[in-house]
Amino acid sequence: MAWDTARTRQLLLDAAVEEFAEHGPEGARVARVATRAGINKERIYQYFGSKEKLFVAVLESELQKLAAAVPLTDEQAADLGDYAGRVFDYHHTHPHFVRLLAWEGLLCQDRVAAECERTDHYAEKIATVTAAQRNGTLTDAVGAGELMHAVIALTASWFTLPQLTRMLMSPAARSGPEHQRAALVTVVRRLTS
Amino acid sequence: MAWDTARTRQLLLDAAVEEFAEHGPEGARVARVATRAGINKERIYQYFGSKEKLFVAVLESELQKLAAAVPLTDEQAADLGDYAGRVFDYHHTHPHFVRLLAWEGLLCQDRVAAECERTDHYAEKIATVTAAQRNGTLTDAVGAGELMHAVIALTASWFTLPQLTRMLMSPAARSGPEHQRAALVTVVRRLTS
DNA sequence: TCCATGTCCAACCCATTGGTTGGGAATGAG
DNA sequence: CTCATTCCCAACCAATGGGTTGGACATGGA
Repeated sequence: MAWDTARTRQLLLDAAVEEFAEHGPEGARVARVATRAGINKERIYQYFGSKEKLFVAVLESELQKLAAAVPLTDEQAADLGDYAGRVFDYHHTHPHFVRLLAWEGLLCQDRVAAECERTDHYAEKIATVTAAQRNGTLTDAVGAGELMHAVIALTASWFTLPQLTRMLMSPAARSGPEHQRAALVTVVRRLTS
Repeated sequence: MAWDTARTRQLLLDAAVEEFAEHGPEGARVARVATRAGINKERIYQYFGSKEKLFVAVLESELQKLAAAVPLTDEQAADLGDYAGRVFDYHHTHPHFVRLLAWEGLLCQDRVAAECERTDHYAEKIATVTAAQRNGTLTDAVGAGELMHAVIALTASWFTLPQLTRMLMSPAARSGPEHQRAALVTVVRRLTS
């Protein structure tokens, strides 16, 4: 077998994504990452340097994935409800990112990884939304930033606050993901109509 | 000085609230709780048994505080925007609870502390909202549970995802708490009108 | 063939941390 | 005064976990 350092690195990164998403930066165990990846622990330090740097790498990797997977075109900006639904679907099939984001929010009070790029990324989304607002296809009763914030908050909370969902929704036993998605889309559409 | 065991217990609990809110259940250090409280570490084990049990005590304590501090009367249910604003104010002056809630959501996937009481508590709120909906003073376009979920999610995210706020809102530099509160109230009113 | 590099393994180092223990001092009820 | 209780202090224990090291084998290019 040829040495495939890129593959080794990727295996470690994938395992780290799962580990960090599951247990958070504090609870994550370096040894467990290595075991998950089927790679020796020391490799982590060679490729990433430290647990913290590994976390940063994990976060950046997941950020790219999400940005690539759920775009927001000018036309789509007219229906943010649909956009929220697609973000929901992404989180549902890739439950790692949103948890990483939540942990980052709780732990990193000052600066976060790739803050500049991410700010730019969000600025693009906001520009798209603003354009739709000027365009008249989207309400301008609420600022574009506030709108995006609301969409992200509403979408993420289904995954980051599952205990709330359980305690709020259980009475009617209708808390399947389809229902959650529908509720999200409805709420966002109502917010933007 | 008389022995005041209730005070000692309370000092420990208060210190634990801060420690757990700041660092989370994993990052919290028992020794630091003791130091914060100015009480010896061993007392914690006498009064609470273990770190985990201390966390449960902390959570229950904060739950009671919030429930007592921000009620929702039948009349107030007509304006959920105002209610959201008051919850925001509570979180702003008592930033512990919402962080504890977020950590709980990430760590405790199955059961959480005092789940029954909390479910009941939320059921009351939902009943109030439902009454307002039947009453006609509140839209019934969205279910009561979904509405409460949205309100909580929108309110909490300002505190649990500060990095988002920074990256989304910074362009206009208008991200003071007053603005956040106003945006929240607007959004919720728009959602419920 | 030689050799730099990737990898595994296993042990190791050391700081941290949850939790315990024993001794002794303060307190206040009886 | 006596004594059970509360408390502090300091040391201690066992386990965990981040990070390192050294030795050995595989690989493939020069």
